[in-house]
Amino acid sequence: MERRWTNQEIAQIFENIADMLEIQGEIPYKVMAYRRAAENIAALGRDIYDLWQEGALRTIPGVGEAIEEKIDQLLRTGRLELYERLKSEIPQSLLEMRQIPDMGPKRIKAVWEKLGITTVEELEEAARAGKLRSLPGFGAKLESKILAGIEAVKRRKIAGRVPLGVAWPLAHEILSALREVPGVQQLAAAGSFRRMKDTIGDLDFLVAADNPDAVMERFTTLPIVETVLLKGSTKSSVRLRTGLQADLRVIEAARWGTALQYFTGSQQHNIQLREHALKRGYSLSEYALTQVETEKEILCATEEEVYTRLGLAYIPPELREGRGEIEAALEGRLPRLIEIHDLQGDLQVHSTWSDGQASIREMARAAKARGYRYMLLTDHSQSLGVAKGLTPERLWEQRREIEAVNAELGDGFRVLHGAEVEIRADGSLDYPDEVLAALDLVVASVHTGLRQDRERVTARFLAAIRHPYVHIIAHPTGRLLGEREGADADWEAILRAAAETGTLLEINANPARLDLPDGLARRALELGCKLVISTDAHSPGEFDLIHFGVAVARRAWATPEDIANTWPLERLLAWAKEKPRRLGRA
DNA sequence: GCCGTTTTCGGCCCGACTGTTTTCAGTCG
Repeated sequence: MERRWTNQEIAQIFENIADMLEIQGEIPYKVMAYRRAAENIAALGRDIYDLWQEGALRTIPGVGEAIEEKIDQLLRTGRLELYERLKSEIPQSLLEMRQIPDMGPKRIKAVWEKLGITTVEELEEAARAGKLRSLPGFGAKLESKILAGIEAVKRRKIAGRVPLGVAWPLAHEILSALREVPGVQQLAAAGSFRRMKDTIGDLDFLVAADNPDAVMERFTTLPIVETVLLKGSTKSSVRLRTGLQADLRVIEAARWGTALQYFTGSQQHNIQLREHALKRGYSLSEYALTQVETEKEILCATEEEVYTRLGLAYIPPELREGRGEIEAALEGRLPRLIEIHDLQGDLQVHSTWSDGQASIREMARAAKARGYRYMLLTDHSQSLGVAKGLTPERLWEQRREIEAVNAELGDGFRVLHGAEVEIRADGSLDYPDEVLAALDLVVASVHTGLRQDRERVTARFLAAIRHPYVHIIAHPTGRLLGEREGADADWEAILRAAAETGTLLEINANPARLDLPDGLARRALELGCKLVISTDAHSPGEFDLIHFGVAVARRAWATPEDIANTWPLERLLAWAKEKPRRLGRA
């Protein structure tokens, strides 16, 4: 084996192959096939090497005989002939042009073949010199749009995907502004935002109104809008000052259901749903369900009606990723997804004893006010100096304060004494066993050395998981969205060990983390793991972040039973006490 | 290139907007 590829790298290779085939004018369906395979490999909850060794590559949707052979070749030899050939035929600098709005494969091919342009710089030069307009289909207006697009890319005014937590306040600002427009009947943010994907490519808004023009006018003149990309009577697009693109569609209220369904996506889900509709004799668009034979339109005012008419159970937005949800809805085996009110407590909470901003009392009152029955206090252990980690002596002092707060808050709510304990570089823990044994629940996490090699990182996690007094592994991959990749580790082995030992894996709800990622969380559930959803709150306001974590769990198809902090306190503590015995068996 | 309660071959979701065009191609989602 030449080297080890990540799923992301392999997905990128197939994405590049799709781009290059497209520039060569290959048939769109073949290009689409490579894109679909790339997308599914990127979203896979499993290491592609494991599937390869099991001979199970074909279980990835969109991977058939030909693409399986190519993955095999790449993993076996470290090279892919098709990829090497395409790279020798097509200048790689052409692929960078895809970032420029309005520059698709046909236009890239045209400037390359007819003008010999291979780089963005040459394209800019030609546009300035007015040479592009000589090409068929190009004109002066397009030329200046391309120039503006190059400028925007250069000044990094075009954002890539942004974390959900960054998109959140922007979306709500726009929703509030549109809500004020007279005549607006219904209003929603759709797209990947509504599906609560961890990162958002653009914002999609849908409005039902009788006066589209007034809505469009308001949308395109919002103060946070930088450029109006297009403006029509039913559809407008703008680029926000942050670089994020936002689209708005206006429709009549009677068609709200089909429209909201369509604009929520995902594209894969929509394609599959439309194929399913055709099998049942309907053509589905954002405007209506149309009976193919009679061409009779059936308007759906709600999404529920769309799914019902197609013989399906209602599919919640978080599941609409084209990953088996339509079959499950057809067979009536969609999970009863966890909801925020199922939760009985928060299992990672900090106070001023370490790096939190509020006292134990303030945090506990806020947790109780939310309707929780318990809260696990998890200040940092001693070695995490930057976070004022506690020595065992300080930990025992802290216990007295916890007891006082518990006495004060009375029955029906309990602060549990825990800690967020460092998993050190050698896999050992930052408190001796007798300290850990005296805590109600122990949360363990890695904050340093995430870049260690795969074997060492994996061994650290396995050591913590097999420790008799570790109950929860916090923010397992350590990723920070848009800033830092998660640790490279053998997740399949880690998830299996967690399942065997009953060690709970955290979904950290902080929108900068969302860790476990949804793909890994879903795999964890398939392997029989139990999870928890925690905010990692450092102030009372941060308890509100819990809904982001619930969304990740829903995207992982989690039911309340799968999430240990929906359980009554007695059951949770009993589960933890069982661990040494489970280790004996494992 | 993928895929199968009409198929192992012949299909493959559906539409808006713009610019360059006199009916449509390209891009985007």
